[in-house]
Amino acid sequence: MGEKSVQKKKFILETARKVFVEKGFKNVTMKDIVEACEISRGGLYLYFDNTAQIFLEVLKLESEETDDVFSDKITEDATAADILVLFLQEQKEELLRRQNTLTEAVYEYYFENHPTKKDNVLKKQFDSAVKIIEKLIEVGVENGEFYCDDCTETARNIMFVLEGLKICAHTIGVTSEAVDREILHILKNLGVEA
Amino acid sequence: MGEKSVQKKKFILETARKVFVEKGFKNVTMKDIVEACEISRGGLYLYFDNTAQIFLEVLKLESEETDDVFSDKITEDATAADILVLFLQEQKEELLRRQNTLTEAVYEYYFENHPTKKDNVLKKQFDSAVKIIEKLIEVGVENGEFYCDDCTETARNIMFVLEGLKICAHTIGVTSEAVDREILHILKNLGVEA
Amino acid sequence: MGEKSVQKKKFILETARKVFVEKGFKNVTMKDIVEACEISRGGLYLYFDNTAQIFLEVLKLESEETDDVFSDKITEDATAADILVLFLQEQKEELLRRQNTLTEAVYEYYFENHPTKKDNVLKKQFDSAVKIIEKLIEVGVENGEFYCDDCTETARNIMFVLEGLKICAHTIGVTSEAVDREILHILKNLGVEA
Amino acid sequence: MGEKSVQKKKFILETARKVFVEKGFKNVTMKDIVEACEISRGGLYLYFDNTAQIFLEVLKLESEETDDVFSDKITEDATAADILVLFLQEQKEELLRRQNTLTEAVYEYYFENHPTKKDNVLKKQFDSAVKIIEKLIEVGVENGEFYCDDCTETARNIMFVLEGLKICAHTIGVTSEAVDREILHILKNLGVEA
DNA sequence: CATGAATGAGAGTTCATTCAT
DNA sequence: GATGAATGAACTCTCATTCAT
Repeated sequence: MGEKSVQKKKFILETARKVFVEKGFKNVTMKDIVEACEISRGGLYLYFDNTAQIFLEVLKLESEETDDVFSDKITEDATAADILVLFLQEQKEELLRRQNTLTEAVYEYYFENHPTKKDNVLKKQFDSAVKIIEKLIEVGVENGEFYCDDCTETARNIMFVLEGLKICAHTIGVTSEAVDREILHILKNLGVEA
Repeated sequence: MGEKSVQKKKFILETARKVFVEKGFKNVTMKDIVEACEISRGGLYLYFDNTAQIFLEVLKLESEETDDVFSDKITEDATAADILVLFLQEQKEELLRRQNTLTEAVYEYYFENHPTKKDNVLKKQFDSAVKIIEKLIEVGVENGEFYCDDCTETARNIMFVLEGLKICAHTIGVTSEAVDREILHILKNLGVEA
Repeated sequence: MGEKSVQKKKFILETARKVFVEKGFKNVTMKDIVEACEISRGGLYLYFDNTAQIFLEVLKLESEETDDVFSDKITEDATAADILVLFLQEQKEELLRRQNTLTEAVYEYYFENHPTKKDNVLKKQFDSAVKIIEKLIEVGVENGEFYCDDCTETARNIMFVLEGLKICAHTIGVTSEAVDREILHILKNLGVEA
Repeated sequence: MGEKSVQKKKFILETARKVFVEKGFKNVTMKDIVEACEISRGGLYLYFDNTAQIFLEVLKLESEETDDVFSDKITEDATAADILVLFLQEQKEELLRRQNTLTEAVYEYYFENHPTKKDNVLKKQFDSAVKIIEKLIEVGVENGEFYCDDCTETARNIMFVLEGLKICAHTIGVTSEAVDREILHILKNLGVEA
């Protein structure tokens, strides 16, 4: 595949991303993507066979790009508590945003294409987030910022809370205050005074 | 609508439930339900206009029936901790079951039919679950079984963890051990020794 | 068929008339009539087999009742010109009314169920109208009110003009003034000063 | 849309025309046209959205083509009376033809899609026909061929008679002699000896 | 590579008509 | 007679997918 094709493929993925953000996964048809990209019907099939394939590649692109964002923050000079708060604030923003998010599409996709599979991007993201939080807590404990019995379990628990908030944000609705309360709860359990 | 029609309507809802369990919400067509019920194409339209309507009625039936299950347990003679553990075990079973569950369909439905609306059944269930847990914790604190600063917040936090576990069970997968760890974490935070 | 059945049949026809007035002929379904009559689906079939049959009976009822109206006017004491003008005014009103008229339904019906047939109610009405106008003109000529070479032909011509106005009223639209002009034209040709 | 598409669109319109001629407007389904054209179900939707759209385009094509026929005749060298007679004969032929005519479909269409609207093709045709006849009469009067008080009104009256004959031809039936009688009547009123 | 016309399967929906009660 | 549930045919419309150019 030539350079030009690579460009086009990327263009399709970026455009398709917007479509998935807007309509979720199951509601998106090949036609939707064709129209959003303003390419020919047959043209799309030169690059992708179906929406699932496109979606997976969108996710891959997504994770490649967002990994960078994470590391940006972590290399900054700050206490563990600062970074954790920063991280939680970021999560809050994302889950309250609701628009411009692939969340619903991701869930829909993984409902249909059940786990166990090796290439479960979502699982990797979850696990690596747990790792990061865990590390952060460990550092915090060492610095005397946090109090924590079992850093791994606490990190995992935080992630489940965040996941719970996220799914609720997309189904029953979640207020900004509700998220704040959970963040405070998390910090309190780590022995941080508000 | 006569007695017979009521029976048939219920039969359709029960059959449709199975279809939703199996295929989620968005993937289910009127035709799927027609075929599952082994009725005629036009016959279904005598009772329902579209899958969303059917789904909502399935949910209503569901919640009517599950309400009973809850109260059964609570009227038993047991300590607060016992009941809480029972509740959490039940949740565990349900979220590990993954089959025979409307969870995915419910999520899909509420992705498309966003919150804010008054008739958000899911929200009602969430809120009432929070209430129940809160009450339980309060009783437990009075009995000296639990230690807890803010019962309401803790109850809410528990529900978010459970929601997090549930969505993860349906996307990235969750092991029985992982659920147990979270249950233990919850109990530990309430000051209960394992 | 008992007295009760006769009543019901008449009720159905009167109700169906309203439906045909509102929706024309081809757009009316058995279901429409069932719903308008608020009777059972099967019930309608006890009396009629299809919409065409109902429509024909509606027309028959119609013509029986309107015959009376005609004779009412004619028995009044008035000059031929007076009666003719009266007749033309009546026609004007009807064709401008456009609502509450079976006209479109009638046309639609006869498009589908082409002429030649003996029971062409429309033809009978046309012919009898020609007869009446002819008679009127003859009387008028005898009285010296009208001048006319060929009464039969003139009567026919008047009817064609009226038919032309009617169909135009239902397709391209016709103003009150346009109708007046035609009426004046007719009268002028009969030698009547405006 | 390429040249080929233009050809196909025209082919569809020509084929659809036959269907409308045969079945009127309301009775024609997209399926009918699909089958007549021997194209695929979806194929038709590439070009048209519904039967009303197709019908309007059929009418447009029709009027474009028939305009030419008119002018052909008028450019010939002949007296006004000759041309008028020619015109009336043409009308006679058309209205007696009954087959191969869009008349019924046109009426049905305009029953449903009532006037007032600017794009009422039928009205344009009517008005332009009135203009032509009017002009013809004026010329005839100047030449001493015709006698006429009010050319505009007479032209309009002629058109209403023709419309009346046309609708009668499609409902109660009209004989060739009947049409001849009306033509003679028209000419006589213009002072032309048969 | 790219296009977009074409196909045909399949979902939604509406009704005429029947029939057990 | 009367009801209305049930059936199945018929239509509309949308897309995934192919293929000649």
